[in-house]
Amino acid sequence: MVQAKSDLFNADLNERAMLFKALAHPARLRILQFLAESESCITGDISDELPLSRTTVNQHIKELKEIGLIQGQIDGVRTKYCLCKDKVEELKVALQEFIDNLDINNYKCK
Amino acid sequence: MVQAKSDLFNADLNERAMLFKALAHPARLRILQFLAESESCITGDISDELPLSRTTVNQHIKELKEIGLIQGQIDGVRTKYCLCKDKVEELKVALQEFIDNLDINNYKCK
DNA sequence: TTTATTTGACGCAAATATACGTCAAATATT
DNA sequence: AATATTTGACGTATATTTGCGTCAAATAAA
Repeated sequence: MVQAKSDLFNADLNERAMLFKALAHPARLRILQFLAESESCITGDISDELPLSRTTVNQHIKELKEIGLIQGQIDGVRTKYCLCKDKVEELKVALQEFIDNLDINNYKCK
Repeated sequence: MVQAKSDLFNADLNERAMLFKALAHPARLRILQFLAESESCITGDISDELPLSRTTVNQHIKELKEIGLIQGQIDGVRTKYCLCKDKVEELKVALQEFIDNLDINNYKCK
């Protein structure tokens, strides 16, 4: 990258793009789905659920954790993960805003 | 990639991830925004709007076109772009579904 | 204490994404 | 006809993502 990436676009746009990027892989979507459904949310259980190595799954978990969508709680040698309520709410608002912005009748080409 | 990517996850998950990926760059979000607001939607006008070279913008436009969110209409030497109504509606439904799936009270960690 | 589990950090290779210059084709303008 | 504009295809360089094996640390089990 030649230029400072973060300066090229406004902050809102950058942040929204990052949110979408966090959701842009089926493994990460599956992890979120699993956490939304599951009773237990141990790292190992999540790995077992996905057709990827534990290491790779761990990396996806890390990404979701870094963006704040999930959180981990150490429980002995294990780590329990779950959806982070606040961030999920934030995500919902962002998605709704995005949808609303596209809600126009400006389809000039058709 | 060692394995066949498309077989690892179910089709819905893959397709949704692809949609999110299309939205995972500020330039592409800006293009959608611009098309939603703009009267004119000529390729050149879009490039002028973004802090990237025309070539790069063109590439982002191509991605959005390939996933079906926008469509182009040749008008002499120019090309007019606009949001593709049907796909935008589809996107809205997908986002809403995604939101609904996360709408749980299963926050075990907190 | 010794051995087994579970986890995350680290490093590496391959695949993709991003950014951009150049070029040729098509159309407009002169 | 000659020149200018607009566009997309192509090639290329760099950055990032993805996937995974190995390893050490922490805890649990024997």
